[in-house]
Amino acid sequence: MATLTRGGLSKCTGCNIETIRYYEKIGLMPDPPRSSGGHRLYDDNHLRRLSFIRRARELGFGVEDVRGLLALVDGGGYSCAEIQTLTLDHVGHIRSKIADLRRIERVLTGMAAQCDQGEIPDCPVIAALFEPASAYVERGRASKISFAAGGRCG
Amino acid sequence: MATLTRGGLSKCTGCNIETIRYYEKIGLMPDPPRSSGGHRLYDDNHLRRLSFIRRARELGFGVEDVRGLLALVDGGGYSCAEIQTLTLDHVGHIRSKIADLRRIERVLTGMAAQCDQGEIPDCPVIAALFEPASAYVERGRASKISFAAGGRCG
DNA sequence: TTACATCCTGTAGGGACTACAGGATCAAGG
DNA sequence: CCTTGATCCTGTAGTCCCTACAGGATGTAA
Repeated sequence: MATLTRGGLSKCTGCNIETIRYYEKIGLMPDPPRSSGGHRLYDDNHLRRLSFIRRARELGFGVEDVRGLLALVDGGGYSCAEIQTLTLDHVGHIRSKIADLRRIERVLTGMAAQCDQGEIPDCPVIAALFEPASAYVERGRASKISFAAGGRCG
Repeated sequence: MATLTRGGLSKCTGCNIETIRYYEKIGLMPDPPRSSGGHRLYDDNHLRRLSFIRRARELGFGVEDVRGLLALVDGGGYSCAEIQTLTLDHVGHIRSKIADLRRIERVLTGMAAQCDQGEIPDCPVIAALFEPASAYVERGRASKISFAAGGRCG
């Protein structure tokens, strides 16, 4: 039942001290009791809750996702299946983000491989950046990294 | 030498129409000539430049990176080696982002795998979110997804 | 009591856009 | 020439998730 100041809670969780106030403002953390002088006083429950929030955020859940998870936890009436669904949903998002980044990585390494490291200002990377994306992105998979039309317009 | 309105340029490049104005404001795009009534008139050079910007952004270069690339292109005095370095630097950032996401993916799928899909409100995912990160992240590799202290504090 | 650290509040900034309000201009049709 | 509807203009505010600051009030140890 140790009480913590905001700074103490910050040190315990690794959460930036200002961020704690922010979480309070947006309703992820409750208004804690105060000292006679108005300083916030946190206990173990606050500590656990903030740790939960940080951990979820670190795992890439958005603030609204976290709010949803907390509501389930607070309500107590969640089912395991429900949470598994949310989790796997989130994994799906992460996987597609990874796929995007790998595509980008391939394109960039492909570009860089064509460099001759010379002093001439005729750089294949720059040339490629002026080209429409379709030349570098595999066909059939229009993703975020391709242009809308792919060339002609007007 | 076709002239384009802002909307036309937007359609050509797939760039949001408001974003064009934003790029002008932050100096990535030049102030174009105007019609007698004040409407922006773009030509092929603007089109190429905006395509360059979009392509670089889609490949994950930040706005300031793009500004740097454009400065090199505008100056004309860039060397291929210089640009290759920037590119490979950027690839490095992307690779570490991918590594982070894969770590997160592993943690989440590990969590979800322990679900029994039951109706009981005793969910291993929730339990794991209350735990310190160290239990789920491989040892020795303190990354962004581990807590500062890892437990004890105060 | 006097430092000094920590805390309080409100507000502004950042990155990279996106969206809106309220009005002006443009091109086509009648 | 006039109207209609699409597009354009400007400035400003909102998004997401914090982070940082100013100016002042508490808390605590010596």
